[in-house]
Amino acid sequence: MVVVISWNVNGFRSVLKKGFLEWVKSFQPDILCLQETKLKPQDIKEEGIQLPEGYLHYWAFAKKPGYSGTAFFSKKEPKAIIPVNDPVFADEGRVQIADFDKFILVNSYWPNSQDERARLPYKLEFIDKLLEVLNKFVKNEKRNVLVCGDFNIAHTEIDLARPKENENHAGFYIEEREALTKFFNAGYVDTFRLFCKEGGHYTWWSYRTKARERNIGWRIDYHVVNKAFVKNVKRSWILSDVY
DNA sequence: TCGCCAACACT
DNA sequence: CTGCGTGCGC
DNA sequence: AGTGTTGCCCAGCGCACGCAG
Repeated sequence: MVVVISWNVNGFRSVLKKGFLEWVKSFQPDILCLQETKLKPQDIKEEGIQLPEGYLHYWAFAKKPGYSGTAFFSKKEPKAIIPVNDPVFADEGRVQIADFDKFILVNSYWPNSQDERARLPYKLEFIDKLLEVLNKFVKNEKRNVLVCGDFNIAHTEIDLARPKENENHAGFYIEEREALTKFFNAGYVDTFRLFCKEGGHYTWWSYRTKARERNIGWRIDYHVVNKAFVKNVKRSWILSDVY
């Protein structure tokens, strides 16, 4: 059994101050995928950043300092790290791909569409290209894939507490929701929904008005596998006591 | 983003 | 070197 | 009169950077 965790940390330095290492030590995931690390390459090199014991670590950085970025920690060494060169993925350190033999891991931080749909075209291009990459693995090479991360999209009305009020807000624009539908229809399965059909389960809450306490949130983080791999998924859940 | 409110449409 | 104000992104 | 929709506006955090001391 392999436990894969996905976590948008909103600043790796920040979570280090909030007990991140202690949490990893007690929870012991096999693979831990992070998004929004907000680190620069020299932060790692210069040994100023503490890392969890017993894990190998892999990083992707945005060109812009203090912005975006992904990382994953793994107890076992992947068979290969697959290079991610397309600027759509690489310029902002949004995608990492690793071959774990039993499956291909894709750690991803999908773009925010922003107000007025400013980055929606970029996001739609990102999704299209990600789908191409996945199809290459799944259809051409007959591999299994696990795509996890912060998709910055609530898919349907039950995936956020205030669907009507947010129809014209980033994360719930109809275009991005439809893009995610297309993604799922292409043969990729939202594993959380295999186990839970009810609304009210969220992965992100606004800082405003103590939204988390009242569970006024959005489900924008996902673990997705190709259809053939579904039979290997034992569980998919949200760690609602992690902050 | 959320919550509140004002303006408005519909019945 | 440290702390603070400002700006940006979410 | 009651219901629902739309528009408006609003918090707080993390990090970079420039500057003061």
